[in-house]
Amino acid sequence: MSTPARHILVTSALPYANGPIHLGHLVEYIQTDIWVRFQKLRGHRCTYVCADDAHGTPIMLRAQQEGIEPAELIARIGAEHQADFDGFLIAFDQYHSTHSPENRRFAELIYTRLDAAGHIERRTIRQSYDPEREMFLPDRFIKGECPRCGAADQYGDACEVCGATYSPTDLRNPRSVLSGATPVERESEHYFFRLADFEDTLRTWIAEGHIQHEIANKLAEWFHDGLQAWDISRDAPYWGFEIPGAPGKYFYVWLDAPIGYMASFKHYCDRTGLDFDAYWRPDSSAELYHFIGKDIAYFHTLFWPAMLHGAGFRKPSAVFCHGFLTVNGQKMSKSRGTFIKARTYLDHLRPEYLRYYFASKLSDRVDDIDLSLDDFQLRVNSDLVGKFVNIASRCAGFINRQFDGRLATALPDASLYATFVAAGDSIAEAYERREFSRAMREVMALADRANQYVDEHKPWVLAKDPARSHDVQAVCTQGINLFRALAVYLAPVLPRLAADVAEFLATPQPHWTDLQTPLLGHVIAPFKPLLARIDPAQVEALLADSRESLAPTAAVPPPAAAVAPLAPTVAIDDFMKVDLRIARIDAAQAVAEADKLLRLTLDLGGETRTVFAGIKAKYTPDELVGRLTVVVANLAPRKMRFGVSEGMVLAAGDDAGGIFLLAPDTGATPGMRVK
RNA sequence: GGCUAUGUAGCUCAGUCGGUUAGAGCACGGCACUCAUAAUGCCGGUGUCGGUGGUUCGAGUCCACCCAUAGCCA
Repeated sequence: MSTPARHILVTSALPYANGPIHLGHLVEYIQTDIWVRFQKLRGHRCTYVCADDAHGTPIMLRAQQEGIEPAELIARIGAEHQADFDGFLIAFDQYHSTHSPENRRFAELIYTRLDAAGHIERRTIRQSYDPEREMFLPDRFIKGECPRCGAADQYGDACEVCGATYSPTDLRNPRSVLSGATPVERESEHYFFRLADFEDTLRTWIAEGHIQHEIANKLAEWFHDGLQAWDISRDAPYWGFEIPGAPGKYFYVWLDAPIGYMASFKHYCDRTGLDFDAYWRPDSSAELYHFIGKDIAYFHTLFWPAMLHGAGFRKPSAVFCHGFLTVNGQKMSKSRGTFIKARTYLDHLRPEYLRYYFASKLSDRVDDIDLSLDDFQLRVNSDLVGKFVNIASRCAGFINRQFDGRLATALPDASLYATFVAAGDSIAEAYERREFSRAMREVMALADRANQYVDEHKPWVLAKDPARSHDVQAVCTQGINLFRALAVYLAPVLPRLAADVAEFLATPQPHWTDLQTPLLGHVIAPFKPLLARIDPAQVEALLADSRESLAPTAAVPPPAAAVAPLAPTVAIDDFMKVDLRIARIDAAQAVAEADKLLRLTLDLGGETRTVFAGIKAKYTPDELVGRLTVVVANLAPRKMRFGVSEGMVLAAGDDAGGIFLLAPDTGATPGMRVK
């Protein structure tokens, strides 16, 4: 490549350290990883950093709930995140944490510089306070009735029924989600970042084209409304970094989160000797790109560049926004089994299937993308196995069997090969612009062309004539070289497959520019299947598993819908009278004479029970067999027309209908007591 | 509610500056082939371009309104 190597720093948004990675997150990490791998394949100096976002109230509360220190919680979640990313072949150069010495240093540095320059103001505000838990309450931790439409059970920031936005103090009959207590108003001094000081800087930066036009439109609206100062402090108790010179005041998690990009990169520089300042000083010629979801555009296109500018650092070269993931055309849903965790996916399917599918749908735009599971199977099987891998598979046999694995010394159709090499420019341009779907379309069009070539020259016919043996070798050599080019073009998307191809070709992994020279007179390894087709049963199992892996969601505030009034308070002794046990459903059959009943045979850990359950409307016998659920084990047996019911299985539901059978978290076994 | 987007074949998506008869892949039907993981090749039908109205010689494309979906409103 004649162009000089670029110096590029790339980030993905930091996942929050209180929950697992799911397929929605992976759109971004896969998109970023493909782009980074592409840049590296082209010979540029590209560094990819990320970190866990490890501060804030939700993490503090969750740790309390689990009875552990926040540091312990974020260490555990951080390790899980990294294992998931590894599983999906996301190759960070550095994965760090916002709860790190580097991040504390940069957060303090940026803050003190902004403060010294007069961009921080202090103002006393009134805020809701939970008198029982003795802490200020974030908006999402207060619920009450909407001041406009009166809808019950709305969060403190907006009404999900009528869409009104307001402050928590406007709510009628507010209560703390944490304690149930009625919040009181309290005064507190808060620190604000004066965003409006940077309006001109931001307007100029946006006009320079660093962000997508859809986001620029959105920003225009925000400018129109006027830039308000941003509240960057939170009062103790808070899990985060204390603000220098302000005891009891902490940086709001969203202040130190993007700074985590710098912290992670700093850690990398300290480890490898790369020059941090060369990337971050205002006149840096290095490129800096942030990949984010459209929901956090606000933070990355206003606050973040303003903070950087005000603190004497460079601004991002670009912020790349992507849309959200839907599954089968709808929001991911736990009850439909489409809320799929990264780990659950990896238990059933190869990561590269999903990487390819996402690549085939991603563009440079902010549109949402849909994971249609039927389309996913058809497309991956057809494109990757039927078209791409097939080229190698159909040529390799001849080369291995008839020529001891040796390729011919010349290409019979050098101009076709040249076409494939030339197409690399257009494919590279598509990758560079994040038009991955276009890149995939172009690669697959070439794959069609390669299959046509083999079909036109019919090596299986030539092979019957010993005099034309040389032609068989030539045609298959051509085919394998076409395949090799496609493998390079797909390498950013399918890194493990690309490594397997290199092994098959018995060469080091080629770079983009290595394609100028075809592989000739070279001995390749015997062909082994490179990629299996997706079996529909695997997808079925994935969905079933996702349905089962419903974790208890005690930490999550209750849903917004109005709920029936609670029953009178009971003492713990009352509760303990009910003996709840884990049971496995060994058999299930519909009771023909009853509209609602299923006859279940339950294993309670050595003991077998027959229980009639009124869940026929919602569950078929087949989908129940093998499931774990919860049963009232000491309920008095009840004689029914169809037999004796020896217990009761537990399900959630309300007047509106719907039956949701309870399931324990993974690890529970039949007979365990629920308490 | 306001705003920003999106809506094109059964499915997933292209469609540049308004320009002839609206495209691709998959799925589907027929034929051929049997090297290849039942893969591949050739041929083929497929559309109220979300709706209504407007601008224009000409609208999938521009404008207005409406419907649906997603997000944002610190």
